[in-house]
Amino acid sequence: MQALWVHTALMARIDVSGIGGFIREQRDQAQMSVRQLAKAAEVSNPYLSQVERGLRKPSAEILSRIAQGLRISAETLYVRAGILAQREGDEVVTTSIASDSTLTERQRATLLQIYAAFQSENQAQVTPREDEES
Amino acid sequence: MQALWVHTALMARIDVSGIGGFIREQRDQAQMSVRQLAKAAEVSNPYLSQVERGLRKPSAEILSRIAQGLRISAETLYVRAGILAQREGDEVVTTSIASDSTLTERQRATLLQIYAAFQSENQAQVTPREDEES
DNA sequence: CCAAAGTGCTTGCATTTGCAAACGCAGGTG
DNA sequence: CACCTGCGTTTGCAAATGCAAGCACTTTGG
Repeated sequence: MQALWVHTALMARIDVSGIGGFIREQRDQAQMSVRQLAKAAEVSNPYLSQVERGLRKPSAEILSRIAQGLRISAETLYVRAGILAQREGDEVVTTSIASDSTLTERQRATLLQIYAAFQSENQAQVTPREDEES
Repeated sequence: MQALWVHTALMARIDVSGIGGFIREQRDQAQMSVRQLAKAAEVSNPYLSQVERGLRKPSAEILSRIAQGLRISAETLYVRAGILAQREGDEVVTTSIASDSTLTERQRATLLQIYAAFQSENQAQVTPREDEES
């Protein structure tokens, strides 16, 4: 059985097996053993093993530790776990700019304006693919 | 029992009482009772009460449900909980721009350039206005 | 040939989460 | 007065997290 979404009235449910597979994937890719990652993440190796196979539903703290051990952002892992919603790319940019306290109000507005301009500019072209033009 | 911030070699530790106070703050501001928020978040009201007073350390799932009930972003709550590291404002902006696939390479560079210009512009004036609740 | 060290996994167990069922207290309403 | 409805909280208790200890297997190598 695959990554089952329990899907009650609520939409925030942790995708247990999905996150496990993703972690194992990342660990394999990094050529680490279970024990190695466990040590780096400061989690016990049996527990990490169980998490990877979807037998356990790790807490937020454990998840962030594993993320650190894997050197990936906790947000990435949380999105995979279904804990954080996957935000659209533009949403990330606009909210991050909007909440950047190091900018003045004018600067924020300017940046957002430019960004919006770029967005609509690209909207005009059909954008058949997200190709990397040189 | 207090707001202990364990701070081992790892930096990711959950600030129990801090998150509780923040939740209660948000709930009061929204003029909701414990039971109302509990129902909206699909969490039991006694448990929510305990979380707010820092007696319990809610899991990631519960936290995201509460965030939904409060209509605030889960990320905000997670940052408050110390689960997600508070990224520096500029870091968020630059990385989000850099990874925005809806932009062309030129547009990305332009935005980052403008942003950097703003940053150094503000660097001149000293403004360490870091207001924390005191 | 068999110790030593590596891999991942299973098994018990202390600790914790999270909830249902209460409790004590206010404020209306009949 | 009793009766209800809502508030936040306390109290057990089932269920889950997360770990230490140990298992079975493979590889190294003296």
